[in-house]
Amino acid sequence: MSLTISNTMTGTKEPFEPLEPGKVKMYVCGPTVYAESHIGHAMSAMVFDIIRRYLEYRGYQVMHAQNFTDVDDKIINRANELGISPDQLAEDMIHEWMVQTAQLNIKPATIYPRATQEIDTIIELISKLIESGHAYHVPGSDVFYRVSRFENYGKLSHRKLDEMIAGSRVDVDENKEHPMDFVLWKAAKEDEPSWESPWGPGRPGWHIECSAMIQRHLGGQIDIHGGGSDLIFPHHENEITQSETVNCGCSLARYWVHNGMVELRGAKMSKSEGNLVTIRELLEMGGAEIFRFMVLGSHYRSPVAFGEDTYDAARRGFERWTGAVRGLDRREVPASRPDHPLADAVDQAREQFEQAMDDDFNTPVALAALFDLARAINRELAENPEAPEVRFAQAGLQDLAAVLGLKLEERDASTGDSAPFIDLLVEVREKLRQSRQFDLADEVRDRLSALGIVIEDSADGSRWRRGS
RNA sequence: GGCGCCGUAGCCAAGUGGUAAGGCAGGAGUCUGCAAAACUCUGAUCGGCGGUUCGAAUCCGCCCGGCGCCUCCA
Repeated sequence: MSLTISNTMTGTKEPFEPLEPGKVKMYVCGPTVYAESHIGHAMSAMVFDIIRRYLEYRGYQVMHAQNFTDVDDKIINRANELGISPDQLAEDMIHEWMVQTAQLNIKPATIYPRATQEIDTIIELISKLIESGHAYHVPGSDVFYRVSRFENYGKLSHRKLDEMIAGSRVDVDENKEHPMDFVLWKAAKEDEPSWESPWGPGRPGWHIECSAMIQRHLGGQIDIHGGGSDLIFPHHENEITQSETVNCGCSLARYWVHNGMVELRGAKMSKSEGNLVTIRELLEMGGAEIFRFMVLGSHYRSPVAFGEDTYDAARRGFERWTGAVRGLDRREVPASRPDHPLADAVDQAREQFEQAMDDDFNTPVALAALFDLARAINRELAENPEAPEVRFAQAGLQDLAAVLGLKLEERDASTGDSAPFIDLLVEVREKLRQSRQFDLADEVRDRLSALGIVIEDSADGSRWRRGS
């Protein structure tokens, strides 16, 4: 069984064969750093984190590049509003992104190229495009790509040039030869950040940076190019156009992979609609793992509905998993596979897991396999909480969850400043129960519950955990 | 107007030709002083209408509904 990936370019699922055996070059479009990121950005980063983790699990060595667009109109405008330099704003936002993605358990990319650090390569690229007649400089204005010179313009987004003009309702820049021509180099206005170039001071257009980064850092041709589905057109289309013009006809990326959008109240999460949940808000809810669980719960190409209901459902489901690793101590895990049905359940789960992930990263099916394993563990856990086979299975579940980027750990009740006091209350309550003073015992439980502390009684004493 | 995606039990969501995974919620049990947790049992013929086929949620056509892109967008 080999890995298949669905490819936006061909619209089909294809066997995955990297350019170089055992190695994967993956480039993922990151955010334009002008404002706080929302969970849509988080989803995209998470999806490719999951893909990367699975590729690594499969033994591939993954070179993962994620860019930052750190110069752009929106950054300049916002910086002006805030009264700081565009540089400073970008720097702050990048820092925030790094901190937040770490909290979301997204593995750091191998490299994080930025538009402003690729200027030389960008200028070189544009020069080549002009030389070959694929681009033109309008004196006193910008440099544009001459779209009509690219034979298969629209091949990724599956549209034709003339069909797009018909529906176009954009204010077309009069300097363009063709309405769909796009900017490669933007002439600087006063007080804007700019770099010297053969076409005067200016800055790169949006699309060219990615072409340049791939050229310089990844050798011009990559295995996987990722991003949100909203980037297919025009961004990725234009990237292809630029890169393939100078790339001697070979394709920019072998597999184009696009994730679906996060939806809030039935619509795509976006700033213009004002319907968004920021990553900061998500993290404040303590929702890093739960959000990942939600993302995993539907296929990466499909939209994810974010709402109270779906969040809550994911939280409950995930809690069943954390419950299943109760009492797990890695040091107690037997080194060899125990001869026990539970070990069979682990094997079966792993097999189903791999089969699902091999099939275009079908994470919902992978989750189902792990839910089955969690149930098998919980069954045994009730009978034999200390058994080696339980530890073995728990470790198996934890390992497979980790491949998806889920940190599966028992909620640690022993941390926090309040823990000793809660321990004390629980202990006293135990005594009340032993002397059959249930009214008082129940009151303690109810009032702790109101404070977010859940008490669970069992035959061998009471346990407590922090609820959510 | 063009291109594309989607419509599966109350909700979320797999399944792309052989009689519907999984999760959440609900119901009934087991356990418990009671709860909680866990476990067991429990629900759908797949938006509508036609067609192809021995057989379709799965292929084709039409219709209805939702969404995305065509402009900055993860």
